[in-house]
Amino acid sequence: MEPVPMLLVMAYRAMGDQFHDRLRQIGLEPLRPAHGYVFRFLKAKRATTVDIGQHLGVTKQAAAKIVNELDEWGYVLREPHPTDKRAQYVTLTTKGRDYLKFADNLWSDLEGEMADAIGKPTVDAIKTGLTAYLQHVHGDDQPGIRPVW
Amino acid sequence: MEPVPMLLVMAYRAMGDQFHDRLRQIGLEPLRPAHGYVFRFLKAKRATTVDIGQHLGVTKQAAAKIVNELDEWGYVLREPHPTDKRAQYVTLTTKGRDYLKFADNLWSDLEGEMADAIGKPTVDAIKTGLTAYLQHVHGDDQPGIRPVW
DNA sequence: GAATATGGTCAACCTGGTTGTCCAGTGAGA
DNA sequence: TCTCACTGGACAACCAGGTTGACCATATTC
Repeated sequence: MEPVPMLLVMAYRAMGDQFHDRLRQIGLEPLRPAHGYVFRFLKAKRATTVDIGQHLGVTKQAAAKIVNELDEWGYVLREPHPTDKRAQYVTLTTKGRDYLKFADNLWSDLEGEMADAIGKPTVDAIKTGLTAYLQHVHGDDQPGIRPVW
Repeated sequence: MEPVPMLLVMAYRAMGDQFHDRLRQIGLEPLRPAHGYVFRFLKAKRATTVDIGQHLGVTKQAAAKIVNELDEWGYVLREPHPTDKRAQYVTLTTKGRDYLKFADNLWSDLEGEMADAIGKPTVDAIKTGLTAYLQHVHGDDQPGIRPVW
């Protein structure tokens, strides 16, 4: 049998491909995983571009490019920081929140199909198992989310 | 809880980071995951650069660059194809096979540590579950191994 | 034997990141 | 309160790992 990380990345890729295919069918901008992670992050907390870069595991300059794209496409906007005149909060627009809602539904559909294929208990075991492993390795600080190739 | 693909990619990254750290400690060339996949592929079957590109999910030109690196570093060599004068088989050198052996040991160490952390039955469930899922999605043709970001 | 397809290579280019630099604003300590 | 180290954001140059396109020599198909 394949080594574990190989299985992980192949399954990630398989799910991601299906997700992307269905997104494309409804004709959205060419959003990449990184964009999705930004949405998810912004929903959870107020954040600046620097925060986003840290979360994605890239430099603030790279994060700025991504934020610019999302801005052009109307998914986020920047508003002044209430106390720090240098900083700007990046916030989701309605379009951004709608996307996120749609994506969440899609993910849970795909997870449902996975459960149909291999059984819900197995899916649950995978989720709790990997969560526990990440907790074991990273403790409470955030694990890397950017795959390396 | 995080969506499944997020867990998959975080766990992939976590294991990969540990693998890479330990590799670096013993001072090997900057081998990336793609190189490892090539070794694994070459062990399984005789292959040309074109075959490798197909396996990795990249163009033959990109595959050629990778093969060139591995050649310079002494992990592979090219030998003439017995019947097709255009083609060359890429084959592992002793150094390549040694690396692969070392890497396999390291992976199984890491998998053992994972089992210590979350229990061997859980690890087994993850492996068989993901394998079954991939079988479900891809049937018998090879799933993509290159993560998208 | 001619037309088409394929392995390998060279070259130009694209994209998503990096490093380096700078400025304006922040905030802690003397 | 002044000074000085630090930080958010932007601009520019560069890099790495891919892509597309073209080409040649050999294979294959008819």
